[in-house]
Amino acid sequence: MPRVVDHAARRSEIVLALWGVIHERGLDGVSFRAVAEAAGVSIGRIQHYFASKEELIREGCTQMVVAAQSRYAELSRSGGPEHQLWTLVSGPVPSTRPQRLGAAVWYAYLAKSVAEPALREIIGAAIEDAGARAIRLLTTVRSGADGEGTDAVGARHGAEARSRSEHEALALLALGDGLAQRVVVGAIDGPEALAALAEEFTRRGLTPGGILD
Amino acid sequence: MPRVVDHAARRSEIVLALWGVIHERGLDGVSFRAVAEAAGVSIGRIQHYFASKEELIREGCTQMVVAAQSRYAELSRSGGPEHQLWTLVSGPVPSTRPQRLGAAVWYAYLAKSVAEPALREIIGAAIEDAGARAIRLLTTVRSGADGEGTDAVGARHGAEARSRSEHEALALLALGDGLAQRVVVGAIDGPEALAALAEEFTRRGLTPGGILD
DNA sequence: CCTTTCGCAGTATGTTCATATCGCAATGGT
DNA sequence: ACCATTGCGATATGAACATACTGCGAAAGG
Repeated sequence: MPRVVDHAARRSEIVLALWGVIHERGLDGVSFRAVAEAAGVSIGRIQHYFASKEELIREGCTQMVVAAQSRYAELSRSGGPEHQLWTLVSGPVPSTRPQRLGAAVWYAYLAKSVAEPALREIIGAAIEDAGARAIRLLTTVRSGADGEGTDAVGARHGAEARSRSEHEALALLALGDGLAQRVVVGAIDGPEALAALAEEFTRRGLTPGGILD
Repeated sequence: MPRVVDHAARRSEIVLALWGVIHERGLDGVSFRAVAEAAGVSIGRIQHYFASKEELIREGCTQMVVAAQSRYAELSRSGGPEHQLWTLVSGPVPSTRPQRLGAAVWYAYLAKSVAEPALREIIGAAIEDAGARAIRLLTTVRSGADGEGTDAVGARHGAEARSRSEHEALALLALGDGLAQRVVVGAIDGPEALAALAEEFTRRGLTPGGILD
């Protein structure tokens, strides 16, 4: 058998170059030529690994979701539900340069997803996943904080609490996204956004995590 | 002099068609051909009114900002600062179909602004303007609510209050943006977003406005 | 050493696009 | 009635692009 290369690694290299192109030229502005140049390889190689431009862009989107989820998994590994919630909500807020790049690329995908069902599906699933996770974490935190019983009254109370948790989770996630957006646009910087988020956590009786790099 | 037409009106017609194209095909996908088709006019006409594709897209962005600001001005005309604040913060959240279109287009511009300084300037100014307005309104509301004096202690207290108002305004605006984003992506619908926003207003001791169409 | 098979660079092809240009039509002043 | 000026449809031009295709070099087993 002939020459063996790590297929997945090569694809990741190319996707990385793709993100660079998206960041500095927008999702339009992506072409095989541009990506090949950014990656420092030939156009032929890009074509060899991705059958079409669409597939390349789609793969870039799923890898972005995967990267975000692994990052969350790693950062939230050690820590209680409160810390995990902070990690989840503050995740979108970029505080380093590569994170800013990632966030900007993410917004490009988000905007495109309106017109592109394939992207909408990927992104919609990711958002739904984060939402469900946040609700679960918040419910745990809230029920753990109260000394709630498990009798009938407590159960009714629990249903109410679940609904409140849903609203609260939505508000927290939306706040994180909104702040992230402002960082990407340059209206505020990362630390400011994280400070605002931390303040909001505190105001809700939650413990914000530290500012991670 | 020859044939007289309303220049501005023609430009607006074309920009409207541009928005339609952006909405259903993304900012890439915009071409003179596509816009001409959407507007039901010839390519030549588009060229006659816009020297380049870039200029067309840029004009589309400024008109979007102008439209949002006029809408705010009109909706907030009758009402105190609290009502104006609600109008400002809930403005980005789309609750009708044309508003959803507008919001989607706005996100396309937002994403592109990362790579396009011309757009970044327009959008940055709009965001800054909204931010300043929100801070002003919130400061007014907060100082009006307390029965604060104007002595030295009151003044120091006022500086603190200003800083708190800044943080609070940021949080409210970011929340509005984050909720709007989720509506655009389809994770929640307009009423849900407005309800979440209203709940947040209430939680902060502010009066949310009604759900406007 | 030789052959087979994959990795991938380079080039060809047809399409789409932005933009420049031409020319006709409409119009209002003279 | 005529003409200068503007609106704008239509077409030409050349660049950029996605994609298909060709072929060579490099390995890995026989």
